[in-house]
Formats: sequence, C-alpha cells, structure tokens
Amino acid sequence: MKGVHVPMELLKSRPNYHHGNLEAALLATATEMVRQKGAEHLSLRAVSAQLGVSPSAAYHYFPDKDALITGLGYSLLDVLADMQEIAIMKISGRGVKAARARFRALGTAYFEWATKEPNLFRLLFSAFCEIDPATRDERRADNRAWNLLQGALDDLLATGAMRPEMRPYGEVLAWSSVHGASALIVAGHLPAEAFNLLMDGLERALGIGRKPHE
Amino acid sequence: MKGVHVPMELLKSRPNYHHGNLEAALLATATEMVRQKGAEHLSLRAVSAQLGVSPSAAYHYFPDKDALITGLGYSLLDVLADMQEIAIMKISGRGVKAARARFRALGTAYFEWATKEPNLFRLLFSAFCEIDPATRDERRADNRAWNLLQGALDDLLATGAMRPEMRPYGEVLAWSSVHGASALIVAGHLPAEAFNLLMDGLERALGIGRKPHE
DNA sequence: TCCTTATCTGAACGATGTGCAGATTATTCA
DNA sequence: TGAATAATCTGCACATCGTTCAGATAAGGA
Repeated sequence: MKGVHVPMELLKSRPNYHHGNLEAALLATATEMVRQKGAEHLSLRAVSAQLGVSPSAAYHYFPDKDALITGLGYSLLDVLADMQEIAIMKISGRGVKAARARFRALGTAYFEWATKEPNLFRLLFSAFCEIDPATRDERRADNRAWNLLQGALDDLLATGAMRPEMRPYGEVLAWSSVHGASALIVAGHLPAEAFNLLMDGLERALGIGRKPHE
Repeated sequence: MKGVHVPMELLKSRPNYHHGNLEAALLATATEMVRQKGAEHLSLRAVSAQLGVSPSAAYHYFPDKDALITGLGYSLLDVLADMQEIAIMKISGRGVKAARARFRALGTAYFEWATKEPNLFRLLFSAFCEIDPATRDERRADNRAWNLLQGALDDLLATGAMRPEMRPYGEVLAWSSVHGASALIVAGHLPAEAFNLLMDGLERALGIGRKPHE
C-alpha cells in the first residue's frame, strides 16, 4: 500500500503567512473538487479560495493548472492499486478456491472504485494523465496494479485452475476487459449488471474453474 | 452507414447576415478543434471566430458550451460505427474464414480509429457523452455498433467457428476488451503492440479458430 | 543580528462563458 | 405584393477564469 492519507484539518490549518503544506493541500482539495464536479469543471481559483490562499500561490508548485490536474491524477494510480491490494489481502489460502477469489476480487475492486468515483476514474485515463511511453516501464504505481494481476494469474496457473495456453494473454485480456467494462459502464454504454457477466465470461475464457489437469 | 459528411466550404460560406447552416457548422468546426487540441481546450469563442460569427450566435442552438460538446460527441458514435461497417463490408463470404476475418476487422477498426483520433475517442467516452441509462436502449448509433458485433458473433457461432458455451459472453467480452485495450493504449498504459495480443487472446477465449464441431 | 532564500499577496491583463436588448433577414399571411 | 411575425444573428456587458509579476512576509543560516 502506498497512497498516504493526509487529514484535511492539517492541510487547511494556516497559523501564519506561510501555509506550510500548500502543495499537498492543493492536491487534496483539487482532488475533492474533481471528485464532485469532474476535472473539466475544476477552477484553480476555487481551490485557492477554499484554502484561503491567493490564486497565484499555486504557481510555485505547478507550472499551470493542467500540471496540477495531472499531478493529482497520477496520485490516483496509487489509490486504485491500494483498493486492489486491500481487496486481495482479505483473501487467504493457497488453493484453487482462494486463487479464483483473489482474481475476481482484483477485477471487482477495480470496477467498484470506478463506479464509486466516476470523476476520478475518468480523470485517471483522460488526456491529463496520458503516460509517456518512454517512462511507462519505470512508473511504480502502474506496475503495482500490473504486478498484482500477474501474481494472481501465476497463482491460478500454479494451482492448475487455469488453461495454461491462455496464460500469455492473461494480463492484457484481464486488464483490458475489466477496464473496458468499467469505462463503458461508467459512460453509460453498458448497464452495471454487465460487469458480472464480463467476469464470468473472462473466467470461462481463461479456463478458470476447470478441474486441475484437464 | 449513417454519418453525413458536409463539406467545410459549404459550412463556412456566408453570403448574408444569416448563416444558414450555423448549427452544422458549429458542430463541424468544433469537432475539428477538439480533434486537434482535445475537448478540454475547446473555446466556444474560437469556434465562433473561425466561422466569422458572434459568440452569442451559438446559444440559439445549444444551451451552453457543454451541450455543444455533448452534441458533437454523440455524432461520433455514428462515425465509429461507420468505420466498423466499412471494415466488414470489404470482407465477403459465408465461411469460417470470412466470419473470423469480420470479427477481427470489427475490433481492428475500433482500435485504429481510437489511435488515429485519440481526442475524439476520449471525448466519446468522457463525462460529456455520458449516456442516460433510461434512453440507452433507444440510441440508434450505439446499437448499430452493438448489432454489428452481434451479427459477427452469430456468424461465428453458425459456422461452427466458436465455442457455443462462450456465446452468451460474446458481446460484453469482446466490446469490453477491445474498448479497454484501445483506451489503455491511447492513455499510454499499454504499448500499441498489446492490441494484437489482445485480439489473439480474445479469439482463443471465444474458441474461434477451432475446427467446427469440436 | 542581518542577509539570503522560500513563500505568499495584490493588482493587473487578456480571454472565456454567458445573458440580453436590439438589429437584420426570412417567412407567412392578407 | 406588402405588412406582420418569426427566426437568426450582433454588440455590449458582466463575472470569472488562468496567468504574470513586482513586492510583501516569513524562515533559516551566518
């Protein structure tokens, strides 16, 4: 788990001329405002006002408004990975059943965060957070989610709960379809019930649930 | 095919006080501007200026800027469906091979449009184009893409090129994974090469390519 | 203590979305 | 045909926005 939670009271407290935590405070209240109204309706001045700070203050930490939104968005990658990590931590055991449950939990956590925080989810995969291909592999948070998925698939394979010939497609197929279903449901193109159907189909596709060694 | 192409010259032409095609012209130049700079950087005044029209003129056709963007976005649903329709029209034949090719072409057309027009693709699935669940089923364009996919899957099933037990998951699994991969690649979270891997995995998942009747 | 550096303010500028009164053109009806 | 009505667009105004920059304020080191 990586995302650090900073209590709002600490961020808003402002005894003196200097704020002390302005950068974190800007990110925190901007996140909250995006959460409520969507990134496309975020106002830098509103964020500053909320913190009792002049609008120019933000420019000491971010070159412009877009950079603030981008920075905010990147931090959400950690939040999403946190959700997934928490979800699978609750499931112990080394058998087929536990492996299946963990795989399903990863997808469900992803989906539930997306539907619970649609504005944050959209921002995370918007143009603001476009990831430079050159630096993609070095991005920790992105890899955290990837590694969780990879581990879950390895477990499924090891316990014999998965068609081995499907293993090479595991990560891309699972992530793409779970993300796609979440995005389509958040956008209203698919009904929420479609997600369970997707997960059932995905498990069947990977052969999860078959008897081991057949 | 449904999207109507209106030549720019016609839209810009303005002999008199009245424009004549303002609504279509607004949508067309707004689309072009979103295409270039992204929806988050669209300026209503810039669109008006480009057409030699006062900024207020737009308010006779759209209640506000967001409505213009939304209207613009909805029209893209037809464009995407057009691309898919064109792609499968090129593939004739009733056998297994043709059915497979059509299925693949549907996914590829989706992906290629997404990567060729990332800003339009993003807009189409952004908060601006959120679809009201109540009216979802009545939306033509959305259903056009869905129907194409459904037809392709039916063909695969009919020719025996697909595992029958996977049929119920076909639409959701295919659309979600193709959309998800496209979105993740456009956002830079996955490399472009991942798309072919996804399609291979998807075909294997649905059992496409097996010999008929086993 | 003074000096340097980091942090934030205040006022200003141009651009933006939007509302409204009125000008201009098209359309309808006698 | 001409006059009345409706549709369409302009011009101006206003509040708000992102952004810049000179200078005020505080913190930290010598």
